[in-house]
Amino acid sequence: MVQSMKPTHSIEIKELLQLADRTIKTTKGQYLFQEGEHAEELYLIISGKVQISKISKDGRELALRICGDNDICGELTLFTHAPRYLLSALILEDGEIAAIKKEVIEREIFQNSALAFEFMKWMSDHFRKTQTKFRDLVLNGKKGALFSTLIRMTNSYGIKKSDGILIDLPLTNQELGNFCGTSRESTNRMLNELKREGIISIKKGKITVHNLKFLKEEIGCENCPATYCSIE
Amino acid sequence: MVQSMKPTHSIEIKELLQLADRTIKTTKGQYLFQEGEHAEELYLIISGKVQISKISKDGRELALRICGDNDICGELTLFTHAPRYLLSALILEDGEIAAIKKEVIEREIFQNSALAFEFMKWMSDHFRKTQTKFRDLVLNGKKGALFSTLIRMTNSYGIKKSDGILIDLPLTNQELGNFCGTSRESTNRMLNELKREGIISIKKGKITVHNLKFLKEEIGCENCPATYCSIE
DNA sequence: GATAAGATGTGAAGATCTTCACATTTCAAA
DNA sequence: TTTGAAATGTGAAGATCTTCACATCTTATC
Repeated sequence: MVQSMKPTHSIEIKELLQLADRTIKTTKGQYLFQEGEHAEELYLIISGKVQISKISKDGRELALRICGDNDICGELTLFTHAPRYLLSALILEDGEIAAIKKEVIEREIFQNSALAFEFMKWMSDHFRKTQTKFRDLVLNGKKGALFSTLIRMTNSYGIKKSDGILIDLPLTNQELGNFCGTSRESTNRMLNELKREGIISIKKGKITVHNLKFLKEEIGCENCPATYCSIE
Repeated sequence: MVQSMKPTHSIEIKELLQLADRTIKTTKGQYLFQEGEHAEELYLIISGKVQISKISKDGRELALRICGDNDICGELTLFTHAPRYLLSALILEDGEIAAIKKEVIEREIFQNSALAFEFMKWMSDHFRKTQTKFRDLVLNGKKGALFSTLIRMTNSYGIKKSDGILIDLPLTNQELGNFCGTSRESTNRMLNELKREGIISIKKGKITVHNLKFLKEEIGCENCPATYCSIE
């Protein structure tokens, strides 16, 4: 039996879709938006995958999350008078994305209290996710960063298998390292150590976590609900 | 001339105060709430100072922000069904704090669209602050963490002087280190290096920043508005 | 299946930070 | 003014990560 562990969202997607100004066909490798650009739209992903990241001055990349179907991105530009994107959004998989004008969604939120409420709930969850993620990165060193990332990925893209949880996302060591603020080499060494200990295994670029409990214990994870512990 | 650089808030404080269930006289050293406790209230600080932090399993403390007059804390428990505090709130200075029941403020937000809008704006700003802070911590090493913290403190508690900006907050090396995820000794060494280079000076436990530009350039700060770059 | 490009694996050197240990300084209360 | 207690300052050892260099493995493509 194959079962996705991804939690469902609370925002009424169809309601948001009605506000869309246009939909965009996106192609792998394209940027949906890049940091510094003037921000006028919010995006709702209909299909495909988008990676949100911050590029540092010296060219290193800190990946923050990967958005999939029904996720929202570009949200950090709402309600602000300095409307520039702080992050970049790279298309990982071809798909279709709805664009909603900032003014339109702000006006609608103002008028529609149910939508406002749902949106606040979403922001609140999203905030918790980000905060707990960074907490792991800062408090538990690079190992903590990797373990935290793996745990989140099992929540977002994990598929239950008989011998563990398969993270159904092809990732190179470099890409995984970008999520942890870690070099490719360090990521590789840490992954190999986990392999040797039987905690994980890797086949065709996809990781299976055999001992999630170990990862959680190492970083003092409180077993929070998956809603607050994922990478999207 | 002495001028505070602290930005004003947009939420209508008086409106929130009317919702308060009770007010609490707080004493230095007390905890307003501690992580893991059942969360039923949101707090509005009338006077005094409150430090929000996360305690790691091995006893280290990661300080996230210091709230002063008119700041809100406990906000991460709204709109959630797992209502436990994720962080602890330690009273740094005696004061008075208004407590608002979670249900009351949720109901009011649902009914009052202007309040909802203001609250969303607050959440959005707050999110940006947190995200940019952590970005600095993760991307720029311990030095970046310290520089970022100092910059934020000038925005939150800075007073313009003829020779620079005085951070009007008594802080030990340990306390400052807690904001950066850094040991007391490392913090001390980095501060002394900055002193030697004339970037800062310290008198009676309070830091004056003489060369803010240097700190900003070192971490690739985009000179964002103070609203998004502060420690409260 | 040959080949080249990309990804992975790994030793060694060096940078960065922490930890431990202890000396010195500062500060508030007796 | 004395006197602890807390805070600061600093060397040295060790842990952790990065960087560089290069070998090996994998995969897509002709």
